[in-house]
Amino acid sequence: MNMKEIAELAGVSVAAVSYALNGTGNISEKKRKEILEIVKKEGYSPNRIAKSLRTKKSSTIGIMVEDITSFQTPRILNGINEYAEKNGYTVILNNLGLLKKTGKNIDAVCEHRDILKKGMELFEKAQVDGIVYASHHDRDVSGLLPQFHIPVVLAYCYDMTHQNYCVTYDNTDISKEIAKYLAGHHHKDVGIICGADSSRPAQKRYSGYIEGLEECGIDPEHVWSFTGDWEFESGEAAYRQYKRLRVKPTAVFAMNDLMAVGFMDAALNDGKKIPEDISIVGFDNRQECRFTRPRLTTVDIPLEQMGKESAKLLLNLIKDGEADDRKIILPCSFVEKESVATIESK
Amino acid sequence: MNMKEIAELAGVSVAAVSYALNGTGNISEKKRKEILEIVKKEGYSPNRIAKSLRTKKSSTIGIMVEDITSFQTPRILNGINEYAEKNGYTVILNNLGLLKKTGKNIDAVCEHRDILKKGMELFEKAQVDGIVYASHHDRDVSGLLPQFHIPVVLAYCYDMTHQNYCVTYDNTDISKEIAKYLAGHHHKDVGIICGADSSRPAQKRYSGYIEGLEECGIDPEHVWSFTGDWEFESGEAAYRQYKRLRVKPTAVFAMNDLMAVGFMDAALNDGKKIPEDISIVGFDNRQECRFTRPRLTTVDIPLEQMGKESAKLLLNLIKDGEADDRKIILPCSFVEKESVATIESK
DNA sequence: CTGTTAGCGCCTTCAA
DNA sequence: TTGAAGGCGCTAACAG
Repeated sequence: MNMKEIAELAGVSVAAVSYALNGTGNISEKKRKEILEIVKKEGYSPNRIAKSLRTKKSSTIGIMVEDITSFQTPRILNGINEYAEKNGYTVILNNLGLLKKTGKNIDAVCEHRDILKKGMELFEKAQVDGIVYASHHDRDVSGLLPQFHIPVVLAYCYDMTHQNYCVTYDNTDISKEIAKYLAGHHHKDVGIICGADSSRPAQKRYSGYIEGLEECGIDPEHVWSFTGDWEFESGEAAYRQYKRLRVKPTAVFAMNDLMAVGFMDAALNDGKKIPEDISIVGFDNRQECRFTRPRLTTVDIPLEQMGKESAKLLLNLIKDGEADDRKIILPCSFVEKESVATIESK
Repeated sequence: MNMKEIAELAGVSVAAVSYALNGTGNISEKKRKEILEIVKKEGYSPNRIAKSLRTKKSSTIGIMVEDITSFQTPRILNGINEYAEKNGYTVILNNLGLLKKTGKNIDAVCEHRDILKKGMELFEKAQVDGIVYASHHDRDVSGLLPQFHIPVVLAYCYDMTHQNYCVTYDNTDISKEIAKYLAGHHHKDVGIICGADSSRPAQKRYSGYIEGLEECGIDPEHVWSFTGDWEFESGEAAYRQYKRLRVKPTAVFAMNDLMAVGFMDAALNDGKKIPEDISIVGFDNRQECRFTRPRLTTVDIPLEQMGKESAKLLLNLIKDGEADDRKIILPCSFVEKESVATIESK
């Protein structure tokens, strides 16, 4: 079934059908209704490919994910997909598979760039109208993406040069909230297990945490910092450092769940009780950490939301060529479980 | 840049360029090389949309996933995507989001069918050449999919009516292997926590397990069955049943990780030690269960493989209209961790 | 307000 | 072995 046949059935020209379908051109209300009636009856829908060829718009967006098996990706995808579909866009998926290809070495920029270029070429061939780039590690990706003639939105990462639009989440406020939560449970000596030094989110989580503690009257002298690199093992290592301390914090905020669990695991192996002996808070709300004992109190990143907002931003960009905000920042939410105890009177 | 321009640059007709590019028609080797040279130099690649319009082939496949946030989906997607891309196909993603929409009630067939129909229509409009349907729950989906004029391959589910091609995994052999593993660790009294009764995989895991035990000389009288429904809570419930037994199994095979962890959790809460007091084996190798204490011995389902094989099957189907096997069954692998102890002499 | 028509970029038949 | 030309289904400029 094509437009010509519909036109014949309706006794009008193909142009009329096109007008009716797209709401363009001039056409009498009566005819429009008649045509749409027939369209509906026949279950006709225009050939998207022909339309694309003609209009140079594919109504398709590409989602490039750094690694689909990474914990954030599915939820981000979910958000993007839902919004895009609701708005008549088809979603093409491209998985760079970075975890396997370059391992944890997220700074192998050159290698990344080659892989990425290939993916971009695929999108180019598919003639997508826009691209969402979803990272598996919140970091600066400027210099990674080639300059591109179609709109790109970054999700779960950012671009120091501010050349790209991006959608990310707030590290500072939630870290403050954690500090206040711990203080509210009467912890006076607290620790923090940091992510990689160079990481912006790590820096923000640090400063937010400290700020929150100060607001609660906890002196920076009563804050112990442990170095870490986001990995499980560095959580274990932090526990070994912790153990050597003479004055020990009663609660530790690990900048991500993996380190939190590493710390917990080491503590439990050492015969400590959590949260009685030491309280711990994570960050990420990873599925992987769902069944720890005790259940880990942590932070949920608004991943679906980020997906949705990036799709929204991208669609606006496609339509208008520009958007108000270059950067959208969404709030995280605190997930209270069982790994923090209240300190009784001293 | 289009074919006409390339033709002009090469001093030939557009037809010649098309022949050269596609290896069709008759053209002298010399000309072919010359043309390809120019194509390469100019970085030209044919317009896929125009090509699709003309050939009625979109070189695109649709992947419909029941829920992208389900634990199996990303790995399956990964496998499909990789294979499809390698073979010049673009992948369109459609997420039904069943977990949210219909919850755990996987038998709300009618509702599913409506959601599914919408997704199929999207694929139809996008004119995909074929579809992979990836379930989030291994079950019979016959009656769910509408009859379709384009090839469909089912992944991680099956079709009792054998009308559809499907790619799945082997439950029986691996369950036998588990039985033998437990017997090899000198367990003489063992248990099994079952999945939903109506489930085929549950039945197979059961029979495989029993068969394996028998082969090791363990009498069915020494096998305790606990009912379950795949959920965490039914694992806990199984522990309560277990506790009431006078003669107790020393090892339990839970048909999935969730129930295994539920059982473990209840046992640990009850002051039992795992694996010293009771050994446990799960099934699924879910990320969610990665950090239990002790680490859970379980079964890994070949998800990437299933993705890859379903894509492969689909592409063959697209090319030839049919394939040798209606059903591909892949082996699972045993993942040994820490939740099974060896029984010392009696 | 309505209809005719020229392409979008490509493939493929057919004639040379 | 080569090239001219028609047409896939649609949109939009233009003529009526």
